[in-house]
Amino acid sequence: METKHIHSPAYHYLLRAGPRLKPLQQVHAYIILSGSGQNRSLLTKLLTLACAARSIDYTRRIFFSVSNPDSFLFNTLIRTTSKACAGLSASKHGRIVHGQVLVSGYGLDVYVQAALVSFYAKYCDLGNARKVFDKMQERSVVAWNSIISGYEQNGLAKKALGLFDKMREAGFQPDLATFVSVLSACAQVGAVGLGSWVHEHVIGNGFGLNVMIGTSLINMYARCGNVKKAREVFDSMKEKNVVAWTAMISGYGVNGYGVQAVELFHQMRRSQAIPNNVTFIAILSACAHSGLVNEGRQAFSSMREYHLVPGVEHHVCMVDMLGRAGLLDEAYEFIKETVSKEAAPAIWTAMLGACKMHKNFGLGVEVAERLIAVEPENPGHYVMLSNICALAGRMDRVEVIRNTMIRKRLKKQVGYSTIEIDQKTYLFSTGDKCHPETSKIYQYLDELMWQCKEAGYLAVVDSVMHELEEEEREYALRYHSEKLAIAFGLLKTISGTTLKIVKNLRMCEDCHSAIKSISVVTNREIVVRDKLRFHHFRNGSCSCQDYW
DNA sequence: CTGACAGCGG
Repeated sequence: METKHIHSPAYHYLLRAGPRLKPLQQVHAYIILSGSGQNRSLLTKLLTLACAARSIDYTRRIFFSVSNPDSFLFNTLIRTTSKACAGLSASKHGRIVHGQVLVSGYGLDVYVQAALVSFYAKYCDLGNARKVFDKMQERSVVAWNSIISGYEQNGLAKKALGLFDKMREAGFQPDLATFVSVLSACAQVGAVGLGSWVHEHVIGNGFGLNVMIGTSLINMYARCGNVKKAREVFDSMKEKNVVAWTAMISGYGVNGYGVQAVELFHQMRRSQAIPNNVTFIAILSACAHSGLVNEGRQAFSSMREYHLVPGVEHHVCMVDMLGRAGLLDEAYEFIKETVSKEAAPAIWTAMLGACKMHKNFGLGVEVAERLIAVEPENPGHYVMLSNICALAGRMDRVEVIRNTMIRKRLKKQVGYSTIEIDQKTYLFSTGDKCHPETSKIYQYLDELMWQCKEAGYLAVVDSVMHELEEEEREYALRYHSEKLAIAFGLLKTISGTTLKIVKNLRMCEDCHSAIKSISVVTNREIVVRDKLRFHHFRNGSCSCQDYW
């Protein structure tokens, strides 16, 4: 065939054309003219470049020009389509490619199926990913990894862990990639039991701690509230890159160990590793959560030493840090001076949080109204404004806000808490009555709250349910998801066991104060991870020192 | 340039 002598120059031209569409099309036309239009390596290269040019249409046109696509080309197509559409109507393009796969009879090709699974998973279409996965007659470890990581990356950690069990039941040996995803899922739901099992398994099977698994373990232990163990893993790592340092710093941060985070950050600066943007987010948020204002300011200004430009997230941390510390004016000045005039909503949201915390009604209302103007569909802003008004005793405005929310059909995010007992995870939502032992749990909780009251606990009814009477408000607070999870945990574990709860939202003030009291009455250590950070309750006080 | 499908940190 002629293809031999055209082969090498065509490649040369293709590379020169690069990812620009016009030249690419010209070279493609030339290739077709020379009779090499069906040469597979040229087609693969064309697809790659079309994808780099972000032209989904051209990607597909090249593809349909192939007379006999094989498994390899299908794979390239799926991969390039995935990159070229970069989220834009991805599931539509996915289905088109998928259709073509089925028509061509490659619907049962293991590699093609695995590629489809990861395509759908990457674009949050877990339903279709799962459908393809379930149809697979032969599954590879990689296919299992694709679906597990798909669930994990889309926040469906429990599903990911469920599939991990199924994978092992099916007799597959998980590999390092599996463990990375599984550890990430454990971190999400606080499943330290399973996480430690993975740790032992990895060591026992002689995989050794590479930097990736090590980092995943640090993250898992830290996000399960076990900072000591995280640090042990960190210290045992031979090779530490930026990611590992960052994971450890942020681990200290979310657990409220600001001083240790700063110390480690300085140690990092003296080491070979160079901090990046993410490292600075970790250290700044650690400072914010521990009230280390000066250290935070220093870290922020040291960013330029590394030629890093602070982004929205760094600004959010700074405003949060200043705001929490009560330096509202300075936070406001920071936004006006350091951040451009059009500060991102997230920055104002941090400012708003500070206004609520320090009960600054005037500024709070101003900021909230500004936020609502920019993001009228975000229920969080209305809830914040309503809470601020309630704290200021402006019940008339609370009522108006509530009605607006109802009119706009905006709902508060539903809160839930999980607790892991004997490697099983239990989920509770507010006022949950799904658990088979509901009545026992509620009865125990009532009893417990009675004991807490005797010990001096007072319900903090300030910022909730303003339309209710005092007594009803207290009742509404009593069955918050974290309280239910704690009651269940106390019933199910022997005395002395530390309880670990993971909550998807921030804890309310009442729960915070109730749990402090519960830790005394039951003489238990209770660890709650909320949306932002950890609270370690012991002997009536919390590691956050009421600073959150 | 006969190979592909999976994978960490705020």
